[in-house]
Amino acid sequence: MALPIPPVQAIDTETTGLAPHGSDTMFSYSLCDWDGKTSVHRLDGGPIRQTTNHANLDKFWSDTSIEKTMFNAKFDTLFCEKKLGKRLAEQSVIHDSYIMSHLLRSDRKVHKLKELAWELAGIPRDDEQAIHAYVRGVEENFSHVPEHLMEIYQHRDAERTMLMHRYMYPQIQANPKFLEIYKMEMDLIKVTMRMEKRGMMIHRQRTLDTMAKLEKDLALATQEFVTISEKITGQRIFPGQTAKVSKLLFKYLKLPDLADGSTSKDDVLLPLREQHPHPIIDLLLKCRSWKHGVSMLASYLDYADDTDTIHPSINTCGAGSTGRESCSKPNLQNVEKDGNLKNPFPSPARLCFRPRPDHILIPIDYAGQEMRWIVHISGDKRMLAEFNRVGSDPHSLAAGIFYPPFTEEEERDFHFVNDAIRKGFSAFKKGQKEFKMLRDSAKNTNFAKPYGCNFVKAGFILGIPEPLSKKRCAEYDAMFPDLVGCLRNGMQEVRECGYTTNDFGRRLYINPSEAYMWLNYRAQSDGAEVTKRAQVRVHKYLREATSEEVGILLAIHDEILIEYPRKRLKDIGDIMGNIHKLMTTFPEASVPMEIEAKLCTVSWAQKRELVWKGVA
DNA sequence: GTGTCACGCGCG
DNA sequence: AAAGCGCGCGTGACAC
Repeated sequence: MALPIPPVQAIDTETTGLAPHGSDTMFSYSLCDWDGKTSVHRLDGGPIRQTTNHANLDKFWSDTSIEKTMFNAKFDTLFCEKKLGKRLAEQSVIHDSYIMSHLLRSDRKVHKLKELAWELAGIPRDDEQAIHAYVRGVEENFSHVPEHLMEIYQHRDAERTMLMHRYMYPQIQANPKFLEIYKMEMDLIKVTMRMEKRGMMIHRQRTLDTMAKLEKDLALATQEFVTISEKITGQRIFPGQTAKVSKLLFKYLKLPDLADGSTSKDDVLLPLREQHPHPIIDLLLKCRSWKHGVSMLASYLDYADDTDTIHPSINTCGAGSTGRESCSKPNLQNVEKDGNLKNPFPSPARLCFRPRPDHILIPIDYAGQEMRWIVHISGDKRMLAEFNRVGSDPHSLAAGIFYPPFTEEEERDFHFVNDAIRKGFSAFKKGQKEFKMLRDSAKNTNFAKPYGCNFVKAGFILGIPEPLSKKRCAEYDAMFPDLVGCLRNGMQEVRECGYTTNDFGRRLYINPSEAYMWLNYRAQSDGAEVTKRAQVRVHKYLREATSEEVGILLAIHDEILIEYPRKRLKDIGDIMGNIHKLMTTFPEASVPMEIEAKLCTVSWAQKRELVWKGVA
């Protein structure tokens, strides 16, 4: 008896390049049905064939009884949409074995179709060699490769795509949690396609002006650096020559070598700058930062289209190990902020990004995501209670424990400790600089403790002597036993089964020799899960409520950036109220989620608080 | 010239 | 500055 054939077909597209939002187009596609029957269709080379195959492609996508499976579905779907000139994703059931591969084995190093098909089904990997040889020879894209060469490879790629679907999808279906996450991921892909298309606008003139200023300052600083280095060593050393710079600092100038010859900013240059100020250190910091700034700004301009809009490539499973997203070409998740205390000579790149004309930007970020998830994961009763208290402040709570007023005995033994610490945290009110200082140290320790730091390091963070730190840590440990103890249990789990499962059912493989990474992976992945769901929910809502006049531009791990037309500003209270609800409703979490919204009218860098009706 | 590596650094 | 981790990308150094 024949089994019913699932209505799934695989499609693989061939394109002139990798930029679906740019000038690249699709010139051919191949299909494979459930049984492995493949076909190749050219969309170039003569009007008759072109018209026929265009119509066939349209028919393929219009038939909603067929589910479409792809490998990296966002890529193929975007090119099909571009070719057919209409939206396809929203009204189709699409599958993606690239996503499945990530969900099933997050520890896999490569998730490439050819590699997977070789590893899982023994399909040889040699079919692309002839094409690559050809492309290299004439320096052209695949559309110029002779058709007979392309065909062999296209048949096989369509077949691989179907094989991967047939191999992996049952494994996804077998686990209800996997299936739920997979469906969310497929929704997210559709959302991400629209985000990429919308793109982020750069202010061209402002960028050019900023680059000109940075280049000028950079030239001066470089000149000075080379001159001084020559004076000291007799040799012209440039700031980029790390090995020579290391020699200059530690051999010639005999500055203390803090990290085995490394000249990295945070670990070496900034501490040196405080303790042994030397003009060469600041010059080096300036040269590095500004050179980096200039080249990043230049690359942003390169990526911008003729409307000054950047369409990045967002990989929804970019961080294979944690479920986080990544962004490339360019990476808009690491655009430099100004006012970063860690860089004394910044390049203010976010100033160069602007809202589209007649729009504002609304960055919405989750407050204290990582800490919330750490506390949830640990299940620590007392800390959970603090998070669930109205007006809670876990870092102040910790500050009260780490910094009680000194006893007489402590005053005698540790009289050299600074005044603020001796008086204790309770002696200060919000707004005072001592309050902030002590709370910040307690906050850092609150993070460090669950990650397993000992009392020696804690004492260093807290700025108190070791014997005192030992005592205070013991009090902290007694008060929050599960918070400091959860890492052990998690590590045990990883050593036993090689993976952990986050609070949404996603499986995270962790190398048992690196089991200590458990808590970090868990916190990152739970946070990622929330932000991903937030995007799907908010996009769906904005589509229905505003016909996509309001839309998401970007997600940055615990933050989403929204584009909002000025003409709808009168509705902002309602819309933000609904977004707030969608972004914070997560029964999976035993701690409340909170968001903070800001508002940018001029640039991404210049933010004001955004308060909407009904929220204090 | 092309590819790979380690480093450094931006964001979270 | 300080406890841990995840990404992308520009650079210089080095092998081929």
